Amino acid sequence: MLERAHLAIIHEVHRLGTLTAAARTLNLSQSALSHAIRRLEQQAGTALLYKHGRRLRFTEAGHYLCGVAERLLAQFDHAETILGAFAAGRKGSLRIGVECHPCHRWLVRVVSPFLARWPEVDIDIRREFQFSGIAALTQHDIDMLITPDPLAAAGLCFTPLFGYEMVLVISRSHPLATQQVARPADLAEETLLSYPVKDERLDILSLFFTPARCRPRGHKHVEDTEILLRMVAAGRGISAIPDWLAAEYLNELPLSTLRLGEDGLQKQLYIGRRDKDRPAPFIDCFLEMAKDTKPAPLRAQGAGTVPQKS
Amino acid sequence: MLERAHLAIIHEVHRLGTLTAAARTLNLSQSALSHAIRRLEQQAGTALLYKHGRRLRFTEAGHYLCGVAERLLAQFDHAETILGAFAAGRKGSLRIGVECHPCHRWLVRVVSPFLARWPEVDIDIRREFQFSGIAALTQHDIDMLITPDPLAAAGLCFTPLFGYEMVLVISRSHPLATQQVARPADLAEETLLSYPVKDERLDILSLFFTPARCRPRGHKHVEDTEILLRMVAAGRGISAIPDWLAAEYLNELPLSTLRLGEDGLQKQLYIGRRDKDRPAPFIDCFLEMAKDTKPAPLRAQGAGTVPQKS
DNA sequence: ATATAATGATGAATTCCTTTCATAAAACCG
DNA sequence: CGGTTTTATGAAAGGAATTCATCATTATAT
Repeated sequence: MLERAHLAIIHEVHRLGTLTAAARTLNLSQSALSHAIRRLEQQAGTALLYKHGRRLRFTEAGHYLCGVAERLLAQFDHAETILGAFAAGRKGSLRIGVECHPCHRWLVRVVSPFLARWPEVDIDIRREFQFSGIAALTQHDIDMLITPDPLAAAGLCFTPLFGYEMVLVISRSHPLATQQVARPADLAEETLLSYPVKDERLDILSLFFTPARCRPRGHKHVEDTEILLRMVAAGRGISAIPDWLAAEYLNELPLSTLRLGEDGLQKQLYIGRRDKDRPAPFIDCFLEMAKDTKPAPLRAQGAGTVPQKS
Repeated sequence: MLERAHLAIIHEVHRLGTLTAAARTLNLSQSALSHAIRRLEQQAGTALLYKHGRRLRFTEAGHYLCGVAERLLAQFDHAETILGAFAAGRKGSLRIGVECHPCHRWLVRVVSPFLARWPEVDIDIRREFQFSGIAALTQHDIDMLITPDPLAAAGLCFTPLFGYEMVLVISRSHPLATQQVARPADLAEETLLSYPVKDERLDILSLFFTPARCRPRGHKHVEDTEILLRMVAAGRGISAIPDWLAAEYLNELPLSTLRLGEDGLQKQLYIGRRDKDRPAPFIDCFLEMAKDTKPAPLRAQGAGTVPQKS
């Protein structure tokens, strides 16, 4: 029987390279590991490690098991953490995945009151996913996913949070700043500044430029919203952000916003979760609080403001 | 430490409802389960089950662990299945190095049926090597090497696949097209088109031109066989390719083939592997299938065809 | 080359954890 | 209220994992 202890051994040997080192970190003797691996190999009927010089190398089966170990050990660790939280009287933990870079400011407005309301619930926010946010959700790596792209998947359900519009932000001194609407051809010579995500996940590319069969001349990635918008204000490029996020900066920075195409680039933010999850009250509560927390409304800005949606 | 055994117990108790029943399916005594759960609860610091009447019910933490168990046990089972496939030799990966550019068409004829026969074996074909194919093989970067130059090396063994002849291909309108045999001096003014490999690995240079102390006037590299032969057909140069490869194109393109020297440039293709490799059945099978897959035979072409070997 | 250090493998002995056994306690059912 | 079913528990037994001591191999330094 493959046991957690086996996985731990395999994992440490892989990480440290030698039995001896792995034995140290596991508080076991080198001999114990050697015997344990030998036993496991006999049970599995296949070699996992073989000597190469005086070190060990993994066979294919060993490498496979190594991958298994990495995944399963993480899940064991997490399970023990949660169990510890139960023991400490906390109700649990909520791991929230966010697939929407600029949502951070909105999210903190939900999280703060939630933490006050549920002092015994821990919150962890994750932005990076091995594969995708949806996969992370189905695999129990996260408990909730906030995303504008609610890909239907078995066992998941998505609840709409609020609609918003992606708007173009340009420097107020940009020639286009007097216009209300931007068209792809107008921007062919511009440099696009975006968050560092794959092109296909950038709505301004997939829904605005690509259908018009053109692209901006340049494309640079910027991690931080504040810096991104300062670069836009300085005329170093253009960007597309949610209207409510633009609204927060229109007073501070010399920016203008334009609609993307006649109808604007309308989006909707969703929150997804596994539908057969044990109904933890704080999860429902978080959902309610999220639904009730609309982003800061747009304020009228005079010329160059975001066209209000109905 | 939360172990797989704990998860199995939790899972069975949840499934069957009673300790006694779970103990039966797990081939343990009821007492063992009771003790095990007690220990786990002590370590976790929280109750997992509580008595309700004379049955057991799960606490919140217990329910959580139940979910964990369901997911992790499935993953353990799957891992053991895969490990079993490794043990039975059904599962693995075969990294094949190819040191023979035009072999690609032949190789796909071997690989396709192999993949059908061994659905759990992954195949990777590599053409570029840091140092050499032989080195890649000894260093475990690849598992098999297909090469016309079986350099003897410790720990490697080579099996002959099939013999072939390197023939000169020229445009059918070339002055030499009426001849049967080409000599180095005849080609001194030509431009040689070859795959982009080092000169010393080009047989037409090392075995045909160099011994005669002459060289073609020009030498250009072309990656793709089809393009290379179209350039030859257009009179842009000459090239040397295996007879069986030439045969495939003689109908399509206005090409003629000539023997390289009186005896022709005879070659042999080999497949090499590490001789002390753990004997995976699919490796032997690949070898057999490779041996049984001869290249497409030459068809008679009238004047200008390849001289048939005995 | 030779010595030395580092590393893994192995068999026997031991330790520690798990399991069983025997029994008690509690709960349901007629 | 017995009879039955189920879990809990302490002590004893059993067995699997660990250690110890040692050897074999390989890399590194002298």
